[in-house]
Amino acid sequence: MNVRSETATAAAREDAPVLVWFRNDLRVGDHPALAAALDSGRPVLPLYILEEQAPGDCALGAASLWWLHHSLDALAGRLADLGAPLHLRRGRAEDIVPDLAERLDAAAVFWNRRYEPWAIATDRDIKATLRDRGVAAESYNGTLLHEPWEVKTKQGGWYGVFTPFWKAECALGDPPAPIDPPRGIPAASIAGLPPSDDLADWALLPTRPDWAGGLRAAWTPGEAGARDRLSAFLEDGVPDYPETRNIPGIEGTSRLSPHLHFGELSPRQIWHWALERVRESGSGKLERGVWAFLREIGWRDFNHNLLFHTPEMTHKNYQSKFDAFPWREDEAALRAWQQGMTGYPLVDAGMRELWETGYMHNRIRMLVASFLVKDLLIPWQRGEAWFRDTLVDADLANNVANWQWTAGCGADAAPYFRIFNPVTQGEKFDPDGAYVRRWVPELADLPNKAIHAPWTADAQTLARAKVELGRTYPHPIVDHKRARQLALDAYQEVKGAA
DNA sequence: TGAAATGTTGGGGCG
DNA sequence: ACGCCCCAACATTTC
Repeated sequence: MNVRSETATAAAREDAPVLVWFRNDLRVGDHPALAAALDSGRPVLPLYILEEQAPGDCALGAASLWWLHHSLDALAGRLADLGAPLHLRRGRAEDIVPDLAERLDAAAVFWNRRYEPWAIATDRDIKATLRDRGVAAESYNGTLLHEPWEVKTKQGGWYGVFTPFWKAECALGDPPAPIDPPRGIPAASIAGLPPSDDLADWALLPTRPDWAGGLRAAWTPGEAGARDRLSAFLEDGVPDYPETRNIPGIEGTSRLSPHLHFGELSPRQIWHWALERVRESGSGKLERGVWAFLREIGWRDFNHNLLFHTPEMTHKNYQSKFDAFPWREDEAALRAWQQGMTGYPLVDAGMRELWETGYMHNRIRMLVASFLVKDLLIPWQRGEAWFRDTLVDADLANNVANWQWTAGCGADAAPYFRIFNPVTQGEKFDPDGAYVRRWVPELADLPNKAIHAPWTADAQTLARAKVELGRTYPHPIVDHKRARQLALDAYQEVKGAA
């Protein structure tokens, strides 16, 4: 942690500053890079770079940009209160970070690690450049419970199956306790720097039209909003989580995913605060809920572990036998899926929730993914790209791993023949149709019996609910029973392949 | 963290 | 009383 003892070449000046480069860790609590900078006793310049990436490099979607704006706004306010305003720059990090370090005559640059393949390459280059120039460069774990290289098999390899991964990760013991937020940050002088960008000039928010109303209603980006959400969930949601997490019509999940993606909250904070809650309550039911929840945080680590060890899985099937699968190109069907106009109410409800709020309930994510890949036979990459563009919690590792999981081609994946039935899922998990009625209002007056399969209702029932199939709501774009059989037939073509 | 097809069991109606 | 059939309910297998 002590810069001067670690780096003989660090700037001689006692007051040479440390640059803390914020990325997907937009918080001040439990921020190892910031804490290390404070430990050095040097002044600090907090930096965020809106990075320009090469085409195809997984650019942020519009919903994520909306979130980023508000999260940066919140972080900037917090840092200003602590005494060290956030410096904003736009461009190539490979240029900006070494340039700023030089202009500041910085002793060091600290950051928390990220795991997207392009980001690992960028960070490695920057670290090498800085060290060549005699500037200390250190990276920390602010994003995962444990690093992908820390959870190893007995043979020293890495896990491709979740359950042994999770057992091994738990056997490592508690991750380090979260670091308290600082009480103040000594600011570096920015006399020699070009001025910080103005967040508003980045134009991350939608204007004509302003489609973000649903997002504003659903979310409070930023560290404070994240903590409130976690507190509320640990207080009220967690005991019933194992049951209610499956019911999309009620708020049974934590809804922490976007906060976690942007690092407004660390998984280590979640781990320790959740277990603290277990200890103070002494309730076995609550403990059961907490572990069901922490297991999901474990899936997040597992997905990052997979991506770290197989970076090509962002675009290629993890199981290469699926390379021979006879996918279809069907732009009309893809569009119907994206717009929530497939004629299957539960699928359409999910796609419309996504479009309006930048979020979708997890069970419905599995359903709509199964529908795209298996009922429509459209490649999972098309669905992954849509989710990445529309989700506020879009996270490369989780998105890619979960799409491959559903498609059956992933690591420890659902078997391909596990095909969700949109009607049965509705009857099981949305029995009163609350979720469908909320997001597909044109079906709201249908009775429960018909809400998940309007095409089975008689003419009188449809008329009374003011539903006219093909006009107010589409006919199903495929017949599920037939589509299921076609998917199973297609699967036979790759089943035996190595 | 599936669904459908197929198999098994047991109660009740009935001759 | 008995055997037979039907079928719902549940279990197992298959995709």
